[in-house]
Amino acid sequence: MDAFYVSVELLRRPELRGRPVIVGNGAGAHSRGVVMTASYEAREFGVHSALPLAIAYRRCPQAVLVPTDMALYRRASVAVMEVLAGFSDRVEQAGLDEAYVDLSGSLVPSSRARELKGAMRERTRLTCSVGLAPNKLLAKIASDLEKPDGLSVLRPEEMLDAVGDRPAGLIPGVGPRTVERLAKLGIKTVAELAMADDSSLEQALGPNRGRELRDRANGRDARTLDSERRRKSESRETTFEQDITDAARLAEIVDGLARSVCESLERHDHEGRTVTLKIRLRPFKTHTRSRTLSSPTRDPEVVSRVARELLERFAPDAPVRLLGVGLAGLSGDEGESGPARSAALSGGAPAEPLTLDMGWQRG
DNA sequence: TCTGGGGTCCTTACTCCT
DNA sequence: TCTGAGGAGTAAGGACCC
Repeated sequence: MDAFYVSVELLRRPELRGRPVIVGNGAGAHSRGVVMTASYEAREFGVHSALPLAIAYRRCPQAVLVPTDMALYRRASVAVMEVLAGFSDRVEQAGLDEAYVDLSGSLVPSSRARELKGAMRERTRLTCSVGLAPNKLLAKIASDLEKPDGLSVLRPEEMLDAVGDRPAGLIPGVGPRTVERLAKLGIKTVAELAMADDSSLEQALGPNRGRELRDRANGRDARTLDSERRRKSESRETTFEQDITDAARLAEIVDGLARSVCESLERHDHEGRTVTLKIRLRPFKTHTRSRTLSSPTRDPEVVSRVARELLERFAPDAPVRLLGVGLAGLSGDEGESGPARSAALSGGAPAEPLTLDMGWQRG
């Protein structure tokens, strides 16, 4: 979906259309929040997702900041996924606003893709960008080639012509760290990665990763579409406006996070076996501590007790910036699948019923 | 320039067991 | 009884994605 959170907000605040709009949580130039999504108008000022709000303010002081409303975006996401489900039995959701759709059953997939874009616009009043290709990797790259509201077809043999001279970081899975390591080998572009030799890649990235990324740079991707994905963990975390040192206060916060996770597990009929405590210390060093229980649970008292013990054992030696509590090794709810579980996948409350005229507009 | 929240997957190290 | 190999499970951190 194109600038998803912003586009959803614009449906209920059309007066903001055409203006630089930022969705994010925070207030003032000293906020600790980041940009969740920026409108295309705001992107022209160098404002993009994950940019600290303090910097976004400086780059684009005239931008309108809209507070995040995840419940609304989850409902919109359900509507989006329902549209996709009408086009294929095999849909793999990849986040709130992204999915892979298997159109291999269509006689003319490009026509089908155009129909899909039309249906999306008609039923959700939102636009999407579609990449059409024989594998997930190429489809993803293609979908980013023309944005917003684009439709791109990418064949494996066209890959290097299309993006060979672009930075290697364009390949999904090549993040900032990998870009750095590749640069030390003199590899900066997709084409250079595609032609890199085994030994240097192996040295820089390890035996498996190097070869995998070179395959990707050549458009090769053997991953299959998985329409039965199940959630494997669930967590809650919070960054404090000001760092906290008071142990009693931290323990209270752990209780609240544990309760929130367990309430959600209860709603989705899940239980987890491994309790994880996440701690971020000043200035920005993150640690995790975990314990696996003998049997799964969603009892907030049990989760809270274990998380508190992990916190005591860790004994932070610097002010705490963030605390998180999670459960992994989820079990239960085995029959759940399809669009109805999209809210669960995206970590939210159960979806409210929707109407085709987008009743989710006004919460 | 200052870095959210919610996830997944991978690697490495260690322990336990066969 | 001791030793080593190898697999499974656990723990912690890192990288990446939306």
